[in-house]
Amino acid sequence: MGKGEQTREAVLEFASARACTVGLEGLSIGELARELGMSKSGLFAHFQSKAALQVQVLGHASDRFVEEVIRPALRAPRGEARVRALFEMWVAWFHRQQHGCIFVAAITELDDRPGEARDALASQQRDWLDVIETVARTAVTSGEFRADLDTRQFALDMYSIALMLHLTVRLLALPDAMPRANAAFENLLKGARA
Amino acid sequence: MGKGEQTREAVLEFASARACTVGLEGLSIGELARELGMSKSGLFAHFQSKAALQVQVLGHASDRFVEEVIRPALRAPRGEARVRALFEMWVAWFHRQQHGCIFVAAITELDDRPGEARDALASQQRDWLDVIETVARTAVTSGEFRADLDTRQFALDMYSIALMLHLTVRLLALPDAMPRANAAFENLLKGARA
DNA sequence: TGCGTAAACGAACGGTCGTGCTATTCTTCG
DNA sequence: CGAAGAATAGCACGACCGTTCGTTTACGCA
Repeated sequence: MGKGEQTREAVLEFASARACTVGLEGLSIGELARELGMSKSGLFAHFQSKAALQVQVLGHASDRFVEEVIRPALRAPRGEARVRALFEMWVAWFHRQQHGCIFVAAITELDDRPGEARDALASQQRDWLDVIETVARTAVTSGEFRADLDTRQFALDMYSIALMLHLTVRLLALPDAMPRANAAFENLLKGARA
Repeated sequence: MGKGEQTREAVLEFASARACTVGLEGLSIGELARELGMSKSGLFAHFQSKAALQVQVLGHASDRFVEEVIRPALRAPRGEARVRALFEMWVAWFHRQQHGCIFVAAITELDDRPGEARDALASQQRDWLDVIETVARTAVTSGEFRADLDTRQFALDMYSIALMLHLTVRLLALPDAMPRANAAFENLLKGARA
């Protein structure tokens, strides 16, 4: 990895963390440069526009997400165990983020702003729902989940829990946020079992 | 209502709609003034800072929400009917908003930005959850819901459905978003019944 | 070691931002 | 109708925005 690629990665790493707080639109090239100890123009040269930076931030975060959530979860045995791993890996990822999940933050920021960034996010979110659904299906074929389970609905329900966890932990700071999320998840599993 | 109060209301009305797209931070006094056909300083004089404007936008939206969602729902008969009315009124409110629900949008924007706006939002969200919980309790005392129902969990689960609806409709534009939300809600009710 | 290129820099651009002032216009009420 | 006061306009400010340009530094390879 050349020098350029290296700093580009560092910028994306920092920017994706920063975006959790200030949003993708709230990212400022000048501030990023200041925080990273480089010049505005030097940083800007790696991307050709702020819009491109935003798209690449989402792409970078997406790669991370696959690496840290999806891939580890897929190593769990097929069936309910893998569904559970997916949920737990997401929760672990969520708690590892100092300032919340960038995707959850971006959902409401971009849902009304057409553009490449929005398209990238929507695609990522569709993929995520597909992964949940596919993993749920392994539990159906393994016989642990009902044969007539609506796996699409299951994926949406499971993701709902993650969204609620985000709200209860980050904005409301409810002390029982995590137990509540776990209870909802266990209830979801109960309803899905054969 | 004097002239001042009148234009202040008009500004808040427009700004709260605009905030759904660009966020509370994305609101610009200059742009608001331009769109409303008045001068920047004239508009600014009604609020004494942008932060105050943001807080008042949330307050304005909060009043609207009480008027258009909570109050009508409370007119439904106690019990499951009222729970259902609450959900339906929220869905109707959501669909009436051209650019999404400002509260859902603000959740992820403000959850990492301490300040009066964040406090106001958190308070509004706590109230909303309390309303759901209280209404669910009327269904418990009426005997329609299980006596041992965890109404707090019910409130969180019900709100989760709203959050998911926001995602599926606004970002993903899933054609079956509404049926999915309804299915989740009916399932929630089924699990709550005596 | 030296050369070619990639990477970072510094300065500047036109704009827009939020926020003060002061002056002017409009409302309201005696 | 006319005066007091509220509401709005006009203008200026310093700061920061994304972006461009020409220059300088640093790296990678012959």
